[in-house]
Amino acid sequence: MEIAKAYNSQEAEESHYQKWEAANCFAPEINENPEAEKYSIVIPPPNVTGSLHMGHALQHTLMDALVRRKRMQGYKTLWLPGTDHASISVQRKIVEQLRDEGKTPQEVGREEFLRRAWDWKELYGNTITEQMKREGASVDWSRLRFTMDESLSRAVIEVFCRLYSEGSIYRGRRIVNWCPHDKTVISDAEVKDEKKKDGKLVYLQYPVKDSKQKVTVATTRPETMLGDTAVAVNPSDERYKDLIGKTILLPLTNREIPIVADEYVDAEFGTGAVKITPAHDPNDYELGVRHNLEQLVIMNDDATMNAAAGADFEGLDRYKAREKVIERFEELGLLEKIEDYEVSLPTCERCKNVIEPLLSEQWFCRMDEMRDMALDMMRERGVPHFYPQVPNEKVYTTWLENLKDWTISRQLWWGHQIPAWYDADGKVFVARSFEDARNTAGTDNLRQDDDVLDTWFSSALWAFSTFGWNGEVTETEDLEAYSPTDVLVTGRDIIFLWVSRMMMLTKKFVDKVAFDDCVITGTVLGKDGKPMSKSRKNGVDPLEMFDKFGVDATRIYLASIATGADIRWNDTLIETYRNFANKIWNATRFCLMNSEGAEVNYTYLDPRAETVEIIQTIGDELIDDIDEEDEEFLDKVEPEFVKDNPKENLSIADRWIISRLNRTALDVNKSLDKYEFHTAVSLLYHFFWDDFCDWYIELVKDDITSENVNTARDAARSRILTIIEQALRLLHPFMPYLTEELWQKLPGVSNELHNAAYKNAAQTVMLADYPLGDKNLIDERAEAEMQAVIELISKVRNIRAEMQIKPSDKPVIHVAANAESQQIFAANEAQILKLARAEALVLGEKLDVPRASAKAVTAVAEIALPLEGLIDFEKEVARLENQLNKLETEQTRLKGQLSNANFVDRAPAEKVQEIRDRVAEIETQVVALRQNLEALK
RNA sequence: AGUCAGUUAGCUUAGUGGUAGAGCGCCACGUUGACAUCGUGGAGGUCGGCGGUUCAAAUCCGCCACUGACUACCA
Repeated sequence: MEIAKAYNSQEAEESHYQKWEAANCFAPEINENPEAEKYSIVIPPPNVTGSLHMGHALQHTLMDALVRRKRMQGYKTLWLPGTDHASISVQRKIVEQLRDEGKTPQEVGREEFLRRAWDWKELYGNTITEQMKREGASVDWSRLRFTMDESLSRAVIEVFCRLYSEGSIYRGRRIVNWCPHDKTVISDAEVKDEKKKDGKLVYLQYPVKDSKQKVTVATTRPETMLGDTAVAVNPSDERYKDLIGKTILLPLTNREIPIVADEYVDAEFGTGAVKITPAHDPNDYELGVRHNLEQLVIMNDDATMNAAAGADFEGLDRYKAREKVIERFEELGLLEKIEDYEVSLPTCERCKNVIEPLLSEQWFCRMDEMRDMALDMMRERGVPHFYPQVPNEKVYTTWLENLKDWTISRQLWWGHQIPAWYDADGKVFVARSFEDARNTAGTDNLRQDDDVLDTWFSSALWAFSTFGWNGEVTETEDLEAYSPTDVLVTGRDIIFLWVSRMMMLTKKFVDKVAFDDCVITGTVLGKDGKPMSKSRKNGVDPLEMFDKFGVDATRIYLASIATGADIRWNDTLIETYRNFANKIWNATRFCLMNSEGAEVNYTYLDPRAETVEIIQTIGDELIDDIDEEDEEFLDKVEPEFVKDNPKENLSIADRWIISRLNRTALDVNKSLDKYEFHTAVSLLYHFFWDDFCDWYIELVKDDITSENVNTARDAARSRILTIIEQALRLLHPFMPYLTEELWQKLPGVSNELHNAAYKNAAQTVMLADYPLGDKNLIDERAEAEMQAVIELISKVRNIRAEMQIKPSDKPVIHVAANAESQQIFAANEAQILKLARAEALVLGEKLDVPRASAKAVTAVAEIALPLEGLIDFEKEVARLENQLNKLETEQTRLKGQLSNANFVDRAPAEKVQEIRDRVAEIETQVVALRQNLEALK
């Protein structure tokens, strides 16, 4: 078989995805087991305006790894894909498009605008979903959803109407975060504070009526004084006690406003007197309501001043108005001073413009009942269980505890239009359709509310609307089968916007938890340690990484950094995993080059398999997958070989690698169950590279490449192929393309290796049974014995390197050890000689070597290499002294511990014994090293 | 301002009470029929500082310093 010398990721990525999709491997229906447990995940729907960024790549990798493993384990697995309509982002795209044509939305009208939006969505809205195919995401495309699909839209209207009819949704005039650029309200969560150092605090003097007194107020937004309707002071502030109840002559206007007292005012701050602008500041609004103050709106929706600001200011932009107010106060001699002041300005997360608090009419949703439901679920059942729990659970509950009503209306056209109609008198009729509204109103003369709902309103229903719930239909097979979903994987930034709302609305409308677990990933930061962003130009494009390093390398790298903490992007690390992919490729290539007469066969990995009869009765899990009745399969198991393969015929290396394989499988599963992706990756990396490649392949190389055709050679070949086959399955959730590419090349693979739930499916590693690991196959003794061999070889290599022995020079290795250890070394003589590049191995109770020998000690043996003419005595002395020093330092510390009565009394007995054993071990080594040093002097 | 997180080898980082790990980089040697996207060996850490708890602290507690995130406020 000809196999390329290096792994070409592009080639492997080209065909497999299509094959999987064509074979319907992603849909849960491929599972033939009617009893199978379900496993489901809904994707956090990416915006239709978006394109794949590293955060998606990270989250998709984790979801895919989870889903692929569960699928391989025989779960009826669904990962549901979809996209979000992203009101404001799409709106902006269309506005730009119109602007390029010299038009405005108002000119073309709502209908044309929406037509363009849908066209845009059809054309560009699948960018991310297409990119997900490149990622290898095993989502069920037959269940692709969009938040504005007909059924999902109906669910939105239904939920709105039900909440309205129970009084949870209401209209109200409130201060909201107004974006003057996008001309819509935005939620608190979409407002980002931006610190500005060059802010100014302006001190304005307000004359008191019928008095020479003036009151000084400080403000960062002087233009809002045009909308002031009071000045407030703290009731206990002695400075202003006399002024409470008096009247201010508000400069630049002809208005007279009262001086009121309110606890809200902090006497320590500024002048202790505060100008109150109820229509343009949330706190002032609250205060205004308490004191029954007039709410004077002085700005238009584009943040220019309106008529109420006065003729001098009308039409001016807010910043121009600010300058002008300051100028006028100066002219009037009422400008006391201007101080530099660091302010943090609320800005629109999306367009970065400074938002303006504005009094306006909006729709709101009361959250108290749903909030309590969510808090109860957390308190009583601990759902959702956050990973990592700290600090996410607290962030979630604290936010819920302080939750305010949700402003759900947006002044946009693209989205779910609010199902409310007004008659000529402005009376509102909320209904599921125009017809319903007309019937209730008794008139055709109705106008639907212009606004649409916050995009997060529809995403809040995602965990059940995607399964077909739309109010009209409330019980569907999918809802029954896949809800609640098992886990949500998402970023920290949307715990408030999405996670919490999904929990609340799912509980309220289908009386279920939305998901049991919630994995919150860290943020992938740029190389500079800052979040990736276009403006910083520190972004890393996943697609470029796919091209450069391969999808699999990128995926396993992302999984390896998924610790829950924010992590910096690191090119050299992803290179490490590209190299890892190549290592897997070449290890498999080597085995395939020596695979004649061999094939993948489970029995080679079970030392208990002594006869065909035994195969039938043991390892139920193993055989179950293949079908016990399958005579053909049993015929394939060559009886002669099996008889040749009892436990005593397995080498230490074989028992060791089987033990390591099973231990790795057990630990990988354990880690993934806890969403510890990085641990799973690290286990797989070290098993494959260190244990399998560096040691096992080297140890059995001669057996496998032997020119002698015999059953022993074929057994060794089959065994190593089977180990690779198991490793490929274990790696598949992280590296789907590479593992499929290689797995298909292995002799002996077929859909008989599939999990029992996929017997009839076309053969693919993605349906192979995921190894769970068998703890009965963990062989502590083999691991300890192998450790002794590895240590011996390493010590010899160490001597060779430090003494600079040429690779062509082959010394004799003398080893002194007890009988048991000698036996182990004898059994591995050939491998030791090969890997240590030695001539011969001389075993004995005691060393008998010339003075010109280099020496070393291991836990169980003394080693000497006679190096007549090659040894540098000074170097050897230094080397031994170095070793001796290290051991003595440790010994001193441990002895100190043992001489501490408190330690011996209070520490667990086994710990004390452990240290005693270690001290004894060191003592032997120290004695040996000292003798060796003496001999050299 | 409050809350929380982080501070470990030159760099990026694992490690929630019992001898400090990894990858890259560095130094030396190497092409022994999978792999130079490789192999072998080596150097390099008082685990931010100071106290405390404990037989035992990178790990638990307190204080401090620095970094970051979030929440609130910012007249």
